Amino acid sequence: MTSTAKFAAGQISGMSKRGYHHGNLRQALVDAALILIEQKGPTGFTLAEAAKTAGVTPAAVYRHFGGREELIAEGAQQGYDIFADLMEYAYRDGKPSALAAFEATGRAYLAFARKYPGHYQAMFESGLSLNAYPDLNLAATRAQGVLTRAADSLSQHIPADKRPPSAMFSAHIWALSHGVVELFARGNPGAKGQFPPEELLESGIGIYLRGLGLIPPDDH
Amino acid sequence: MTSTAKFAAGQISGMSKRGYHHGNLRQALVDAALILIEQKGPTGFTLAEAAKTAGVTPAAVYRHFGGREELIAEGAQQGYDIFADLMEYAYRDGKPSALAAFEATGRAYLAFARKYPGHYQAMFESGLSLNAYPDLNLAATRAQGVLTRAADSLSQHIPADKRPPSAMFSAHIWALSHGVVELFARGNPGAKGQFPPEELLESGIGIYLRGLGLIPPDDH
DNA sequence: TGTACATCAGTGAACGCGCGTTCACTGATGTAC
DNA sequence: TGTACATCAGTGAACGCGCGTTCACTGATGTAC
Repeated sequence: MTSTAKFAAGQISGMSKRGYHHGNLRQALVDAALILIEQKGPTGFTLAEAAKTAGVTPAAVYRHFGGREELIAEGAQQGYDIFADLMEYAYRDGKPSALAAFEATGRAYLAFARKYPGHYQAMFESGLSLNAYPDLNLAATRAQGVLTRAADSLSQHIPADKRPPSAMFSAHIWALSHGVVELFARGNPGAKGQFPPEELLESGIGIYLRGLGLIPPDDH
Repeated sequence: MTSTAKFAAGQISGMSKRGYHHGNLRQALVDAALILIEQKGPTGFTLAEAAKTAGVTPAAVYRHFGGREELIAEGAQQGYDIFADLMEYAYRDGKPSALAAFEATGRAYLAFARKYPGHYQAMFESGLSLNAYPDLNLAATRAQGVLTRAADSLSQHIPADKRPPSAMFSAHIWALSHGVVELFARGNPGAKGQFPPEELLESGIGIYLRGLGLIPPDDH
């Protein structure tokens, strides 16, 4: 059994501390950080807390990370990876209709924010500089690429002269999704909670796509 | 000269400390907090820092506020007041066309986020519970009311059977605006900066309104 | 199979630091006479 | 106009606390023989 295989096994089962050595402390620390971020926000937790949550001395953290920010960056990167996979899967899953596929992608966005709030905040609310973390930048770029490609293939159905750049198209959808998450899917001020976020996002995307001529005016 | 009038004068001129008494420490602390929030986020500053920025001992803060959170809440409340005024003004200013007025409101949203980043973050990114601060709740409700009324009067132009609830309408616009601010008007991951936020928001709102039938398909 | 050894992940004690909060105080300001 | 006094905003010293970071160490694990 290689050391890698052992780590992977530990990662999956969430193995607990067994004696003096932890087993897979690195991932346990990331997980702890993500839980704390979920509870108190990206700037609301301390390195010492993360160590304690993982059942370990603060000093142990330095075996794996340079400090608190690096821990958040790792969480964010894992988030982007999950996110990109999810979006890609949702898009492919929605075939054969490009439109249905696109709408599935929107729903997947919201589902991701719901299911992985810690990752989501590490990704979008931590204020990390992408320049400082090349790997994180790469993961973020890949995730954005998925969205842009989805928008791109959908906009083939729009007459070329009325077609917005697909990067703009996907930016609109991304912004709308993010805004719905931030304002209406959390305990935030704007959230007077009149509509469920899913309904809000779906109807918003519907109206937007109609505006692009992708849904006939009378449809729905 | 009443004490109130003196305070108001101090507030306007940003009067500096003059001897043992400050003049208008309460507002100076709020201003300091807003600057710190702008620089380091709502959870990234300490009460002691705010006191220092205002040129005062940490203990002095307790003459005016119960603690750090109360300070943020006051900043958020002032933000909602400015915000509501700005939106209301932008909407009225845009007459006679209801459409133009609505679009002006969208631009005003972005302008507010740009000009008052500290307030903006205190309002939307601080995670304050509105229930804990009734006055804040009131100010937030008023601000939301302005947006909803704008959406309401604009949707009069839509046939009743195709008209979405105006609360949903305004929620869409709010979410889109907020998403653009968060993702593209800051140093955030999503911000690959291909388009200026203003253009992104304006085009997004345009497509959305076309989807509602408020702009003819061929227009623009 | 057993033993000796190298590796290195995590320990725990230590440090200096800035925080939040309290308290008796001080001195600037406004007012009564 | 001047003086005595009340008010109360801000001081500064003090406290206990948890933080980040370092360091020599310890002991669990894997491996060579």
